[in-house]
Amino acid sequence: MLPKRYDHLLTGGKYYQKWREAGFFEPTFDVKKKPYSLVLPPPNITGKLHLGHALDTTVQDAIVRYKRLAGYDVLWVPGMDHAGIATQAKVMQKLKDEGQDISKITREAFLKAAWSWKDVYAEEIKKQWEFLNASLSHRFLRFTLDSELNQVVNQVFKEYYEAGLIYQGERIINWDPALKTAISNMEVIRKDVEAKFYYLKYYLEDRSAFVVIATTRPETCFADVALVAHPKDQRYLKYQGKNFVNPTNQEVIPLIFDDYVDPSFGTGMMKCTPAHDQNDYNLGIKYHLAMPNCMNKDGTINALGHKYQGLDRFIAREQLISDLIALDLVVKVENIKHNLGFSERSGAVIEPYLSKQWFLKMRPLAENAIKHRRDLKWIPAKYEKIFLNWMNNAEDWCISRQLWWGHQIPVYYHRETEAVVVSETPLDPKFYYQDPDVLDTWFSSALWPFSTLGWPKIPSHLARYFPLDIQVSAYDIIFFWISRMIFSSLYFTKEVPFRNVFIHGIFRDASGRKMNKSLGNGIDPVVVINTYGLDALRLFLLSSVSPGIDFRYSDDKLKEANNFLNKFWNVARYILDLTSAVNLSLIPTTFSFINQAFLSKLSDFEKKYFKNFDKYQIHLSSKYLISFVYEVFSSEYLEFSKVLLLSKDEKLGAETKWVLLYALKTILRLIYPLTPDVAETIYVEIPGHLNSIMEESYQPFIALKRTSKSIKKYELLNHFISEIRSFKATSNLPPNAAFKMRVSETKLEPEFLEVLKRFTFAKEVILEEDIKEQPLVTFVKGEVEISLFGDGNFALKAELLKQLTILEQEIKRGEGMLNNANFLAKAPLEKVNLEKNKLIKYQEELTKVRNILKQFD
RNA sequence: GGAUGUUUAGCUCAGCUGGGAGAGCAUCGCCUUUACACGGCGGGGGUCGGGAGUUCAAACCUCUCAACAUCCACCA
Repeated sequence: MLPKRYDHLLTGGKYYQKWREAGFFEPTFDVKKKPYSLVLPPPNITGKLHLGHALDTTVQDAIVRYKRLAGYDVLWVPGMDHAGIATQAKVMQKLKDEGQDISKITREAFLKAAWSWKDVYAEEIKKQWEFLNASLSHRFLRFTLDSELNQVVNQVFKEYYEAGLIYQGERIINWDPALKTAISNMEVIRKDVEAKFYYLKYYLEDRSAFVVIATTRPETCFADVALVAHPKDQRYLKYQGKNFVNPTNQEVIPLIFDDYVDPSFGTGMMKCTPAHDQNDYNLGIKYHLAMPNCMNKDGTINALGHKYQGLDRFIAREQLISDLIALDLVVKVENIKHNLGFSERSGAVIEPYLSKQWFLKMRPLAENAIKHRRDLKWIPAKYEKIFLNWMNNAEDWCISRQLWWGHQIPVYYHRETEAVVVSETPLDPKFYYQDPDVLDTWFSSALWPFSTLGWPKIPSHLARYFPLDIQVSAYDIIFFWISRMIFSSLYFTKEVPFRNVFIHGIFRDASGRKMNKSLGNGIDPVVVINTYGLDALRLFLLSSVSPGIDFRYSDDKLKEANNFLNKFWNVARYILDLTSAVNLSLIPTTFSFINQAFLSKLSDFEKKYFKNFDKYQIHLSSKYLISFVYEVFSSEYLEFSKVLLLSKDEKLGAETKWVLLYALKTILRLIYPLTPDVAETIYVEIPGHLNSIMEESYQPFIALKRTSKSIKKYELLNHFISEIRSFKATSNLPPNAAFKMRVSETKLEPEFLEVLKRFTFAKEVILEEDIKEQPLVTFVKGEVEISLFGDGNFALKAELLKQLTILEQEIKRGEGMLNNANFLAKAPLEKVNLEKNKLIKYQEELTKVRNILKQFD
């Protein structure tokens, strides 16, 4: 017996362990079933649960729950990501907080601390999955640093290397001086900031004249190797062949000409510092310039800076400038808005920095991915264009990181010869030492779909579950992750990693701003779930998850979801009270037109729900379900059924109870992927239920014949009810105002008249007979006319004129279409006939209304 | 600079293959009808951003203008 009010505390979180222990979450390997597989985007072991996780996880959970009931053997691989930089920073902070001297810590000691951090957070994440009711296949749990996955990473590295796709090189990379590691350009956040533009004097060697160079980073001047001007710039051509003196270190540098320089920007002349700027580096390569580096890895100035050595880059900048001002070498200092890169992780200003790193060559991999673009479907389709655009422009990926936490690069150097050997297994440390760097976190994530399925050692798992059926993700990691999985998988398995990519938006706050830490506008899902319940949150998420569109948090919508669940709860409670004795397997042989029509509507809705779910239009399926329950199930049918149950016809009563229970069970199965806890709680109250709703399936229970005749009559009944209700409301009558009613059609079923009577509060219903008195109002629909009689002075004529106007408008519209020769000639016959039939019907109704109106003349 | 979107009721947003403009909230009116007041019934409210085109037919396809948003690449 269910309590009167839905309360999420009654349902939330009650079944997870039970379901899990019963093995419902694990794949069955049942060859009679079609496999269906996906991987959870592995959360970082740094992390706190946020609404984005709730969304992403819920979408996947709804899909897998749906697919299981639809008869698939489902594998949903859970996992966690070591999240190199992020975790290392947090573990270091923790050690620091514990009073340890970070500068003295050894790699081994650090890794020990990091692994115990991982153990703690792994448990935390598992709790979060339970909290979100994520029906993951726990037996497949993986961690990106597992030794099996490390083997895969080493193998992949070696194969790439041997194919010439991984190479080592001195390049300008994005250097994070706080974390002392290279990062990829995607991990650089660009922001416009206030900066200063310093105009410095570079004198000719003979000090007869000077040119002015503007720079935002004067501290890099210690590494200047040339000045550059545009080859057609008349201002500077006269200095061709001359040398200039670097004001910061008095070194003599040449002037060169290259059309890279924009004469209209700044002073039209720039300094070339190849080790500290990408474009300068390009020039350095082109003109074979030296590439001195004036900065240490922690962002302090090195020996090239002479007296500034050891100072932080920003302090050195200030001191240098004040010294140069004292020497009259600064023309002016200008305030400008400048676009600067910051590290996504540490927030430090990124230093473009010449450094030896490992790179993955993107061109061939990208082209391969572009070639196979038809093998996977993006939902929504626009992301395919975005993906292709990125692939077309992808630059080589810097994959090495100067960190400890991650997959150490499987490259060994000979201690004497420095010969480079790539090896999947460690080499004898007597002769070799391993590259100390680790790989970018995303390098191992890129292999996730096939590495977690046992590639290359468990071909049976791969054969059955790979490629995955779907990958669900927010759009913000398309380039970090989705793209990289695609090209990695195509290279190593010759297949796309997944057939479908479902891209959803990100969460915004109620006023549309992105949620982030510094704004403090984040919303804690734990609070939301404790307030409204997980199932209300899920229903809100799933009915709003329009592919690719951002979410706006809304308390109103959560309340709405909660109200819906209360509604459904009460529908269920009412039906369960009535139907404890019903045996669903005893199917009635015939049905009243109301039951018949309702069953048809139910089946139409079910088809629509499946069709949209199969296309991953989950929000449409959810919305259809909500409106079916509100409008058709509870508002119409449930109310009609009350009349049927009052009938003295026992068969009709029994049949109606059967339909009520059948409908409840059908809807429970459909709502289950959306709100599993509520569904299970109600399900186990159903007579003849199985152990769990998870043992149910979407196999059709009965074969229904669609009867358009029943549906028409049902709609006719509905039409009159709402016409009469509307008449009362607009005539300022209370809804329960009672009238005598005349119905012109004598062949209507008794239940038609009973329902009509109850819902219009008619005192009595008279069939056909002449009634001398003038009706208050008459309604016409198809063959049937209904008139109300009683006291009062209501504007029948006005009511009829209103109907007349509507009919005339409809007829005008129909005639307009049908008098159009082009429409008749070119529109499909089906559409033309439809319009013809409607026109005839409206014309008949018009005649009737006109006849009634004649009585007033 | 390159790319991709968005613009529909007061607000937040649906709208599938081109075939009579929808929901929730808000608003107004009525109703304690025994599943539910976290409820029921009824109403008002829209030039589908502007313009042009294709089509028998356009919120939907094409072009164009405008505003807004996101991503990528960015000048010393």
